[in-house]
Amino acid sequence: MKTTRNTTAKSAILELIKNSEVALSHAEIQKMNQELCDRVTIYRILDRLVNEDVIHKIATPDGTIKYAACNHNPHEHHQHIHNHVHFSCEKCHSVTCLDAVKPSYTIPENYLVKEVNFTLSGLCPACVESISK
Amino acid sequence: MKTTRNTTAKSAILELIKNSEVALSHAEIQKMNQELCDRVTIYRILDRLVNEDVIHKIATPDGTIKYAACNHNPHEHHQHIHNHVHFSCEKCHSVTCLDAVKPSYTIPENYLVKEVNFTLSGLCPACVESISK
DNA sequence: TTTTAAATGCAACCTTGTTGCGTTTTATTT
DNA sequence: AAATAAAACGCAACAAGGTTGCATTTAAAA
Repeated sequence: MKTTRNTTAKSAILELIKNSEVALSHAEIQKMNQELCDRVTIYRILDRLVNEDVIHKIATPDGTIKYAACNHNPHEHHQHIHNHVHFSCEKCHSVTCLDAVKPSYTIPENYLVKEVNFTLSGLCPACVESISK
Repeated sequence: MKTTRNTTAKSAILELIKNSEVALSHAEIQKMNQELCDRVTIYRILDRLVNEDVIHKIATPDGTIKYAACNHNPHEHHQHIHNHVHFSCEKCHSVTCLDAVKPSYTIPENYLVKEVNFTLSGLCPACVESISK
């Protein structure tokens, strides 16, 4: 089995993502990181963190890829379907994990469902505030 | 108000999308279209069709943008929330609208929800078939 | 038929993501 | 502590996806 190593850049990027309220894109991480490592290295680190299941990948409604720390419930450790609910703000483009919202749905026949991606979009609380003034 | 015109290229592209079982990406439309019009024109036509609310845009879990014809229910003509449920196959990369699946969820507080994007992914019926053999 | 603004083609450009390769670094083994 | 092997890195080059400006063409209203 391929081993994976902890490097300065990897730890720094993971901290950034963990400490962020919202999901971050490659471009955002790059800006927050300027001198730490190369653009290409960020791509490779993000891929590794996703494979290690430490962070997860989210596609926003406009196709931008963002990353957020996984919030695994220790009691459902071996659950097979990732059930991510996100909110994507169309004004400030922030993406937040909504752990409180639990969708229910009927599984379509003949399909094999492996992942569920549920994204609500509109205005986040901060943007609702700023508009109503 | 800005008027919009019906051109040969626009009609052809709309027909392609309407006649397709699955949602189509810009690249796919371009291939099916070869000589009809320029790459850039396809982008502009897709934007117009989306603005006119004739087709809708879907981001697959890997961030690819696809387009499908809108299937408006005439009885809920003025509904404000678009409720799109899609299935994205991780093997053949097809994206299908699942009109039969109706998710339910609780609206998160303080957020203004304008759109709902619910994408299931895994294997589509055809790919489930081909694998089990 | 004339007119005018929308739509198009083309060239140039930017952003985002990928690949190959030689060098550096981590962490295991001696 | 030194040697070692593979993982991680930087850099350059490339490819795909998407945008912009501008001169030309075309749809449709006057």
